[in-house]
Parts: sequence; structure tokens; C-alpha cells
Amino acid sequence: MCRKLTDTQRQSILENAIKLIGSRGIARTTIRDIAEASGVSVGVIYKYYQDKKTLFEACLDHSLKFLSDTILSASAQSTSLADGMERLARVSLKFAEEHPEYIRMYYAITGSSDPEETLIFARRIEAVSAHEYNALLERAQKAGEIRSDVSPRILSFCFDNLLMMLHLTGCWPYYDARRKVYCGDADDEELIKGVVAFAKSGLGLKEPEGN
Amino acid sequence: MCRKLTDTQRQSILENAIKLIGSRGIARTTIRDIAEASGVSVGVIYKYYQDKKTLFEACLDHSLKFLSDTILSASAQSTSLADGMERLARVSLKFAEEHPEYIRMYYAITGSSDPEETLIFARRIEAVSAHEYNALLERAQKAGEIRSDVSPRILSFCFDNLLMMLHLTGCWPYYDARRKVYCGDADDEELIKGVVAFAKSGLGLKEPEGN
Amino acid sequence: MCRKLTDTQRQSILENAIKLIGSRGIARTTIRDIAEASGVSVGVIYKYYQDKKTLFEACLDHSLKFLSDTILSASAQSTSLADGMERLARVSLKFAEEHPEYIRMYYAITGSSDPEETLIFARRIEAVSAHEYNALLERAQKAGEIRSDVSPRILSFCFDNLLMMLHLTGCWPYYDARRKVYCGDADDEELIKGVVAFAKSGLGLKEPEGN
Amino acid sequence: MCRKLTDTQRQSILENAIKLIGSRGIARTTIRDIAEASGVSVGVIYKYYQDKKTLFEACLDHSLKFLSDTILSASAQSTSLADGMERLARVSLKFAEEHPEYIRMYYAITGSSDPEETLIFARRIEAVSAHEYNALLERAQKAGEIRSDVSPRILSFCFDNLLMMLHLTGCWPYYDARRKVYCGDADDEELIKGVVAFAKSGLGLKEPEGN
DNA sequence: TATGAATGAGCTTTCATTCAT
DNA sequence: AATGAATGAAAGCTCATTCAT
Repeated sequence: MCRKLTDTQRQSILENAIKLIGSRGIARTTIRDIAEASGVSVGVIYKYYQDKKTLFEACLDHSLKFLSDTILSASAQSTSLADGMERLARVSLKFAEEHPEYIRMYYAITGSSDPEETLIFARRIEAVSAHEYNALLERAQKAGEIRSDVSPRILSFCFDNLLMMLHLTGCWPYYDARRKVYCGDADDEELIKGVVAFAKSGLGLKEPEGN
Repeated sequence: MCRKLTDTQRQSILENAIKLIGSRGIARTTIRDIAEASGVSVGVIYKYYQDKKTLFEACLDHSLKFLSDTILSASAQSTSLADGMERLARVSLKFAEEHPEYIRMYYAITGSSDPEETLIFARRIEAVSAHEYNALLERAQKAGEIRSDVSPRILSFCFDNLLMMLHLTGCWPYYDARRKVYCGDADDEELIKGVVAFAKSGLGLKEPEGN
Repeated sequence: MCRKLTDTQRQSILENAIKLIGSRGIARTTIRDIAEASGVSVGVIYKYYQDKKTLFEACLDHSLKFLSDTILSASAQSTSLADGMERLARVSLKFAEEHPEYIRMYYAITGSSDPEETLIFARRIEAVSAHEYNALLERAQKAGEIRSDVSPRILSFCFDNLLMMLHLTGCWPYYDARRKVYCGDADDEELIKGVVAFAKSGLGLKEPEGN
Repeated sequence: MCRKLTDTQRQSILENAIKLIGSRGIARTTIRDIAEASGVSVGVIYKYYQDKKTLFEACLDHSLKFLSDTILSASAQSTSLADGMERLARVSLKFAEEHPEYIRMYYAITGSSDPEETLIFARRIEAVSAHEYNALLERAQKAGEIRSDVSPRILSFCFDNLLMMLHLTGCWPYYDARRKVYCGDADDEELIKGVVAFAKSGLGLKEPEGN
């Protein structure tokens, strides 16, 4: 009846799906819910996405674009490794606060999908950040900026683990509660400073003189 | 057919539920599956657990006992902070390898449940380890063993974040894939050594002379 | 809520399904229709029959029992081949008039199912009558009662073809109309007499003297 | 895109519909399938055919033209009743082998449609052959070529029943299986000869001397 | 006039929950 | 007190039909 979905509507499907998955989990998000939230019919969703799973994968891809853009941009603006680390920590928390549904959905999908498929997701999700961090730390190691007794890949794994927790913290009730259990009422600033300090030492980063 | 459920049977219900949730996820685990796997009737499960959600909460509690026992025991055996950290890192990976279903279930439940309820879970889950780590690090800080420029609570938060990833890594396909993306083929030993080294530096741990 | 289906109810499911398929065809018979007509819930049908197809196969089996009983009984009562042929022709029309839904359903199923599966149906359906007719005619041929220039199997095929049409005629609008187109207003008696006469001559049956 | 449908296209719609119905059955043939197979849009089909049912009726009509042409032509070429019967038997099997989709579709439609409507189909389908056979046999009866104790209409009904089975046999798995159950491995030639012999005797056909 | 995307009723199937036994 | 068959709401998905373009 409506003639060809507008781009807005197509976007709307993904975004509403992401929001719904983020807030209720995959199992409790129905195609009908998504259709209604997006103001389209059930049928049209199946026009664009083969089935529920395919739609959810598209949601993941959609949100990953945002995430990787954020990471790459923070990375590009950094003037030094130390600066980059702090930027990344900050955008991790900020992104989570501004687009909590993306992180939530990402968590819901990785946690609920068929084990076999999570492999593919993992590659897609981590490829961007892993590659970026590895490159960053490899360079730093060669430049003697960081410790050399641990491989840069494991170091970036550790670093990403910390960032990941910052992502989850603040946008998912569970992780928020966890943060409170650990950190009490420490505010974002204190948290970020603390985590960055921990990470810098963990990497064995030699602070430039004047710091 | 009318004998009261033995304790063994009640245990069995929880353990089978945990196994099933861990391997298939919440949505694909049915009460009937659990009943059959445990050799009891569907009805009796509803005698003991109000509904599916309540049963899953009980599963969580059940598995947390194992986890906290493991942590407390590792902690108790440790001769120094450095030793304790390494012990904890090792049992994290080992526990995950020996009881993957516990970690998987924990992840499935925190990821899929009603956001509101995860708060309660979080408190329950983290209370044990958080308390233990906080105490450990507070003591260490007072003894001048670790850095004092970051609050011990944030330090234990960082430390737990790393352990958590070790838990997930190795028992959940997604995190296993993620590890591969980051660390390539580095083996468990190299991974643990690397993570512990990172954590020690992150905490600013002064190695005792003779080590 | 009702505790265990009574035998009557289970029968009722099959019989209602047969009636519905017979009157509306397979595609337009829904599980919900059958459940409602039988006074049971939708779910319970899936307790007893894996899926729609399985239910329909059960319907076929159910109705075939009636059909084969009818045929065998007519066959058993016959005093001679000529007598048997007439009996069979009569029960064919009579059965169709008394249980039109059985014939209709049989037709609907053979016509609509997956081609591959009709093979199995065919064997089940025809095994009874084919075997009976073959035996009958083989004996008759050996006794010199019927022609010997055509194999008894082809003769029974021809004979069954005629009976089949009598089955369909009178219980399925299409075949009834077809009968009218051909035979005009000839009544059942005239039709049966004519068909039997045709068949007898076709088989080359030598009428016993006194007839 | 707005050119009026050519006759070829309209033909194509019918023929593709027939093929699809013949191979998959009515329920599994969608308007979209037919449109795509015919290279036209879904909408245009609704321009020419009120709905799915109407389209299928048109398919039936279309295929009946072929069938009646075949019958009339066989009939016209025949030099005697005996010759005509054999010709008709042969073209029945041959037509079914060459255009199985027509027979299959005819069967699918008569079996699945609304019972009430099959009346109309029946008249249309049988009108041609019934009229032809009736005329043939009436003439033969008057000429004393065949038995006179059974009305020519019932005789032609019997004869058509046999031909109908030859039609179905060989192009529909169910009837093919049925043939095997009855006739074993008897080949087409043996089958035709047998059926024709049966029918000739059934009609009481006096073979002309020199045959 | 032809198009084909959009519609949404309706289908099969699942499974948490109930309750007669 | 335990059983497990029955329930029926609700899910994913299909497809005949419509109608803006």
C-alpha cells in the first residue's frame, strides 16, 4: 500500500531491531515487534532479510560500522600512544553511553547465537579493533616505547579486554552493577584515569619526560 | 512415582539445566528437556521453581558456588600477591576448560535475561570475587607492594576484567575466536604469562627481590 | 486441562480430519480446523502426529482399513467369480455412498502429496485389492473360467480401474458429474449391471449354463 | 514496460502455470512463480485473471483443447471401431507421456478445487470425449457391431474409464506405482494390447472376419 | 497499462504452564 | 506428592492480493 520503502524506513528497521534486541534480548524480540516499531508490515522485512537470523546479522554489521568508525577516528587523532590509549578509553565509555543499544545488541547476539556462527561474528567484530591495536603496539614496541617481554598481540588483547569492559560498563545493567560492586561511586573520570593508568603500566609504557 | 525428590535429584535438575543452557542457550532449552535429562517429570520442576526464570536463577546461584569456591581456594593457597595473581589466572582458564557449561550458562543468562534482573545477578556473581580482590589489593597497597596512585577498587576491577576474559576465552566460541584474532596461535601458557605480566605491571607490583 | 484424550477423541481427530480433507482438500484443511472440529487443542494433535503430513498419512491408513475390510468381506462371501464381481461392484458404489469422505480424502491425498510419497501410498492402497483380485483371477484363469490370452494381472488392473471409477462416482462431485455426462440419468442399478456386464465380457467370463 | 501483453505471453502464462501445477501441485505453485517463469509481472496476471482459481480454470480449458484435439484426430483417422479403440488407447498413453503436465494439472485441479466447481470442470472435460465416444458407440450398436444389451452411454463410460487410467498411468507417480502393483513389469505394448482386448470384449465387439 | 513492493491474514509449529489423576 | 498429557498463546514465515507509481 505504501509503495517502496523509503531509505529512512529501511534504516528504521535496523535501528528499531537493534534497540529492541538491546533492550529485550534476541529471544524476546519478534519480527512483528520490529515491524510495528518501524511502521512497516511483517512481510516486507522478509523481503529484505531472508529470515530472523539474517536480519540480526545485518543489525550487527550496521552497528559495527559505527563502532569501527569511532575507533579509527580516535586512533587517527592521537598524537602519541599514551594519548591514543586515553582517547580510546574515553570514546569507549562515551560511545556506550551515546549508543547503548549497539553495545547491548552486540552482546546479545554474541551470547545467544548458534555457537558456530559466533565465530564469524567474532572475526567481523574484532577484525577492525584487533588490527588497529596490533599495528599500534607493534610499532610502539619497535620504537622501544613499550615492554618487549610480551608479544604485542597479547598486549593488545589485554588492552582490548579493558576497553571492552568499559564498553559494556555503562550500557548494560549487569556490567554497570558490576562496576558499582567493584568501584563504588568512583565517577567516569576517575574510572578512566585509573584504567588508563593500569593499562599504561601493563604495557610498560615509558612516559615521555615532561609527564 | 510419588516419592519426594531426593537431594540428588534436585542437584541433577540444576546441573542438567546448566549443561543444557550452556550448550544450547536459554531459548533453546526447554523445561521438558531438563526434566527428561534429569529423570523427573515436568510438573515437579514447577513444584520447586515458580517458572523458567526462577529455575535459571537457581542455576546461576548453583554455579556461583563452584566459582567462588575455586577463587577462594586459589586465594587461600597463595603465598604472595604475585603468586596469588598467577594462581587466579590459572584457575580461571582451568575452571573454564573443566566446567565450560558454568561459564557459558552464566554468560547466556546475563546476556538474555531481563535487563532489570541482571542487577541482582551481578551483585551475586561479583560479590565473592570483588570482595576477595578488594581485600587482597587493599592489603597489598597498605603494605606498599603495589602502586598507590589508583584506588585498590579500580585496580581490582581491572584485574577482574582480565580474569573474566580468561574465563570466557576457552569455553565460549565467540571469545575463543576473539582470542585467536588477537593472539594468533599463542598457547595457554604464553597467554597466561602475558596476561599476568601485564596485570602485575598494571598493578605496579614490585617483584620481591629473589623472584 | 482435560486429562488424557479418550479413545473416542483420538478417533474423532482422524475422522474429522478425513471429513475435512474430503470436503475441502488438503491445502484448505488446517490443523486448527481439525482440532476445533474434534474438540481438542491444537497442541495435542502434535502430540500424536509429528506434523501435518504424518496426520494425513494416518488418515489414509485409517480409511484403508475400512476399504480393505469391505473388499475382503465381499470377496469372501462370493460363491463364484461372476457373483464376486457383482458383489464388488455393488460394495464399491455402496461404500462410496456411505463413506464418501474416505474416498474423497484418498483422492485428495493421492492427488496433492509430494510425488515421491505417493509411491508409498499407492503400495499401501492397492496392495490389498490388487492382491485379492490377482489371486481371484489367476485361479479363474487356471480353472478355464476366463480368457487366457491376457495376463491375469492386466485383467485385474482393468477390473480395478472400473471399480475405482465406481468408487469415485457418487462421492466426488467431479466424478458424479462425469457419470451424468456419460450415462445421463441411468440409475445405480442400471449402471452396476452395465459395468458388470462389460467387465464380465472383458474378462471373457463363461457364464455358467443356467444363467 | 507498459506494452499490452502479446498473445505469446498470455499463452506462456498458461503453459507455465500448467507445468508448475503439474510438477508441484496447486498449493505449492505461487502466482509469483508463474509470473517469473513467464517473464511478466504479478500484477498483470491479476489483470487477466480475477484470482488464482480463475487462472487455474483457464489452465484447465487450455489443456483440454490439446486433449480433445488429440482425441478427435485419433477418432477421425480410425478405419473401424476396433481400429479406433486401439488408436485411442495408444494416444492416451502417448499424450500422457508427451504432455504429462497436462494430465497432472488436470488431476491436481479436479482433486483440490472446491467440490462445487468441479462440476463445471467435469462437463467441460468430458463433453468432448463423451460426445465422441457416445456417437461412435451408438453408431456401432446400430450397425450391430457391438452388444446391444447395455446402453451405448454406459459402454462409453466404461471405455473412457479405461482410457482415463491409461492417461493417468505413466504421468502421475501414484498411478504409475499402481500400475506396477497390478501389472508388474508388463511393458506399454503388452498393457495396451491387454486393455484393448479387454475393452473390445467388454463392448462385445465382433471382430471383422479378416482381422 | 504494466509493475512489483507492500500488505497482513493466516498457516504450521513450539513450549511454558496447568491440573486431573 | 509426582506425573505428564493437554492447553493455547504466540512465534516465524508465506503468499494471494492490492495499488502507488
